[in-house]
Amino acid sequence: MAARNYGQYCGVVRALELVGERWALLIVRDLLVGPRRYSDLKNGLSRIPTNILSDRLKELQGAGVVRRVPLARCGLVYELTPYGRELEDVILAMGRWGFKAMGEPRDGEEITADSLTMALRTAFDADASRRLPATAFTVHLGDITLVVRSARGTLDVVAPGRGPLSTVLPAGDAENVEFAAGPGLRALIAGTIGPEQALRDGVLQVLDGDPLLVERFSALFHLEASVAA
Amino acid sequence: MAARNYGQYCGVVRALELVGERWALLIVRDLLVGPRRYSDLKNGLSRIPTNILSDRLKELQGAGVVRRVPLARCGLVYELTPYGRELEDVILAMGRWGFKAMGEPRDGEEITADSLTMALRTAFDADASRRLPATAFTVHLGDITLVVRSARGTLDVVAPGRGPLSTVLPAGDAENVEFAAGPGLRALIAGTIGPEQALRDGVLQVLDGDPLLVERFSALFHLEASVAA
DNA sequence: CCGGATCCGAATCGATACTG
DNA sequence: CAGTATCGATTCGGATCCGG
Repeated sequence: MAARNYGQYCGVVRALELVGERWALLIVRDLLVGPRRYSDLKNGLSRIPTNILSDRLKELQGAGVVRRVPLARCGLVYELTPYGRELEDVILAMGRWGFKAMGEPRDGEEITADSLTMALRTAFDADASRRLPATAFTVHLGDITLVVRSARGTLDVVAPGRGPLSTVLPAGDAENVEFAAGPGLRALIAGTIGPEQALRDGVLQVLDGDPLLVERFSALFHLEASVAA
Repeated sequence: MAARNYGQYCGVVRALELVGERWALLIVRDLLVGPRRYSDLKNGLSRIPTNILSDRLKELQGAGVVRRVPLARCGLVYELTPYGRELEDVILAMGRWGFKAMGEPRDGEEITADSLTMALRTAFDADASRRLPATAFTVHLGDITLVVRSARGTLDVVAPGRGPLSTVLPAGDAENVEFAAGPGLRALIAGTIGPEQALRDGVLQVLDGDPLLVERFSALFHLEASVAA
């Protein structure tokens, strides 16, 4: 438990001392989606060694970023403190910046439910959501499924099996569509390909609902992709 | 030159792979102020070992974040690429977040010209600047001096001895004030103390110009300080 | 002085095994 | 499920050295 110092009296330095060590911000990324148990975190970050996960959770608690909460019935979860939740701006900024350098998935790289959830939050266009009718998208990507709902400027993403089941049921007043995608979904969000081409190339397959709603998806979620290096 | 992988196809992960290693974001912080030579960086980050600085600069070049530019006369500087400059959002978000946890300076912690410059950029209120008359503040803090100019919503901070000398001369149409401060300047920016109390307590001493302009300083620069842990 | 490269001990990380 | 314990592999830090 080092808390390695940089020796400067500066906000950026203090931030790096608190959450700058390896894996720390990825734990925060996952906890921004919701409280998680130790094993959820371990699964969501498949390459993290268990001793490191354990160390980081302790350090983050010491930093006032994470809280350990015993569950009513059994077990316990980790959740962000209010101060920890304020890291959302940092995570979103990093996600937006890193998105531009993502390229194609490299060997062995996986996509997790929590990372995709945060990516969608980053890409969400609240103004577009206000202009468009409420819509629920059921997205399948590999073996993960997310229910993504946009309504009047708000976004809400749930992984079935998590959170109150009621929130998973499609709202009666929203239009629904269900589709399967692959990592090529990034190209759609980046605008490298349009919705009709995504359907044509099989980047995205509609399983249920109106295929035209894919266009709405691409209007709601977009991020710049160009790297002007 | 590791480029350690986290094994996920995610924007946050890619960002951490590119700029997540120790010292990397602090090099970026300093380069956001302007191009710097190797020895400037070494001085601005007094605790960085030279081999690490050297490694990071190579990695950041490989990542397309930093460029090595030979100087016309002699020597060379490192500067951010356009993509590297886009890290400003990340640095500002981290600075804002870390500011709240700064507390009092700890033993041996120093303040550098570049870190203070970025802190002022983070705290700058462009709206307030538009409402107020143009003003130039000459700030002394320890052995560093900055000339800080606010005019019509824009901020510009220069360390005398750096950059074109013309930009250091006070603009004729701006009101001028010169003051000396200590680390307690943070309390003024945080709003923990007001301008008149800062003067009374000696947190800040006016050397030249109208002491009332200190009030304008505190209107132009403020950051939240509370940590709701 | 500038711009590093090299060497070495100390600290951290990663992989695996194991435990209450 | 929620972690410890151990140990080899990496990385970091500090000091020194070197060519222009």
